[in-house]
Amino acid sequence: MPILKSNQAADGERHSRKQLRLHSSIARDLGMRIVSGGYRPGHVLAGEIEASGQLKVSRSAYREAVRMLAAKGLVQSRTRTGTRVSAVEQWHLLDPDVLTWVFAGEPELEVLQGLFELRTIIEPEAAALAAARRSDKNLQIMRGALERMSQHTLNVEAGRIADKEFHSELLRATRNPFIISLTNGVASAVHALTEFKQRAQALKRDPLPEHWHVFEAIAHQDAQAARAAMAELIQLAIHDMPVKRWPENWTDSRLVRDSESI
Amino acid sequence: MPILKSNQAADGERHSRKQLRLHSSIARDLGMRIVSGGYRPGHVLAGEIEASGQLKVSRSAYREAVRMLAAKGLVQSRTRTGTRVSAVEQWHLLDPDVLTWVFAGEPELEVLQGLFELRTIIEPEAAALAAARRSDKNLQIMRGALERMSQHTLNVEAGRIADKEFHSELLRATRNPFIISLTNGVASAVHALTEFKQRAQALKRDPLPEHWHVFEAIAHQDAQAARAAMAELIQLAIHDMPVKRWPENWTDSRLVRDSESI
DNA sequence: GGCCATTAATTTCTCAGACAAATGCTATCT
DNA sequence: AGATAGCATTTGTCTGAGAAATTAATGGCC
Repeated sequence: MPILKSNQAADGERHSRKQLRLHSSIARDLGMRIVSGGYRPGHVLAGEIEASGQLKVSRSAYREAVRMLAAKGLVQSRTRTGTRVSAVEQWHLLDPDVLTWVFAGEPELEVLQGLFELRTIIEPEAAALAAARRSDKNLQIMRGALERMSQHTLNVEAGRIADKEFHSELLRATRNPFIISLTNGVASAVHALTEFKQRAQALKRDPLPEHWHVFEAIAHQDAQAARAAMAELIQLAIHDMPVKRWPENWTDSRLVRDSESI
Repeated sequence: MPILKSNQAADGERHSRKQLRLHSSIARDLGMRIVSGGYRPGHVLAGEIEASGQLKVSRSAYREAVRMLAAKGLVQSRTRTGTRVSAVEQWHLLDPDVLTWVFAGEPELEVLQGLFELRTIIEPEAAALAAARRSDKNLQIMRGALERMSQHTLNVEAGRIADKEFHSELLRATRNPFIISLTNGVASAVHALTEFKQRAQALKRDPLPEHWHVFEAIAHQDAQAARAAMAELIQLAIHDMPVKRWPENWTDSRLVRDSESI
């Protein structure tokens, strides 16, 4: 039996798009399997020997993958017990990779709602902070992103990247490290989401005017206007999602927000 | 020369409190060194051979530690270039471990401000959502936590844990997976912070009344009252921090919030 | 002299196999 | 029946050797 290690030929489907390292691609595969419900919380993964054997990789590569997933709160390893999938509450859902994996497939309605709810809470306030603290450089980058966005439109990858850049730079302008840290994660999610939206149906409406409203308010350092414009932008994004009916308690949360402008 | 691997005796200070695995304690040490500014962004770590040699651990243990840090966005590894500390914007600051490491030392004023700003944005809205969606079980757990909190007070570890449980259960009651995911991280940070506060000076004031106000509002499903009570609670927490002077733009952010109640 | 291809060197990456440590389980003894 | 000691299983750690990737250097060619 020859010891030929024809990795390239043997695995048919691994690391589909980017040239990830072996451990990263294993982590990605396992991670997606977990967040998509393939491996439920509480499920015990196959032992290191068996699992690495099935994947035809070394134990070390597999172990490094598991260690990455553990660092993201998806699994937990113990001697003798094995490696088991953690409860959902333990998952680091705001981790950029996890978020990407969650929105790589068809995201569930509840999850979709949860993300928009978070954005509804954070991004208007972030826009207000950005209006108060933005530098001219922030403004310049945001303008450039919007201009490229209007050139390409959201139907093209380049346009979606420009959209992502706009939101990233906006959050960066808040000068709050924690809010900035949300950037990467939420940005990837929104990016994947826009792709999903586009996949389901061509965009109904051009979201550019609202983006410019936000930009103008931040340019004029008008915090209140920036908050209102961003809230409007997100509401429209929610409305444009190809979703038939939002859950019943969704309207509650909007009611909650509306009541604050009394 | 005997090959005795007297790990226990050799390393004087590693895994100080909990019995972490070797790779986890290495990750913790390196991670704390990074977030505390010992290794600046852009700094290239020593090669695997040298680094593992200095720490007197195997390459695999060291590699697994680095892989964990990479999963948290703190470092990035490339062949030939080596492993280098990522830019701060890449750090997953909301990762529970990272947050713990950040607040393990004396946190910088800006970071402190950033965390409170995030809490000011999220937790009042979370309280409002919790008021709308809480179950009786949520309520029961929160009441229990508050009762234990009043028994022990925040000067004792048990009291701080109860405080953490209260906030965790509150966020859990929002039924929003992403907000819940923030729980673990922010909770650890607040926990470490309360310790820090307590270390610097005995608590000025008993924060229990505000906690009960929040609880009552949520119990009565009064979203608006819950939001207001939680905002008040956080403002008082900020005020009780042993900080001489908050940065100049901090008042701006409060001004921003005040303007919304017009 | 400048540009391009080729080679070399360095660092992480992957593999293999062995032993150590931790811990749940079981059988045995009281 | 309960405690205790041994056993088995799983992850954890160590060692050493190549493989792959990527930057730097080198030399040939125009």
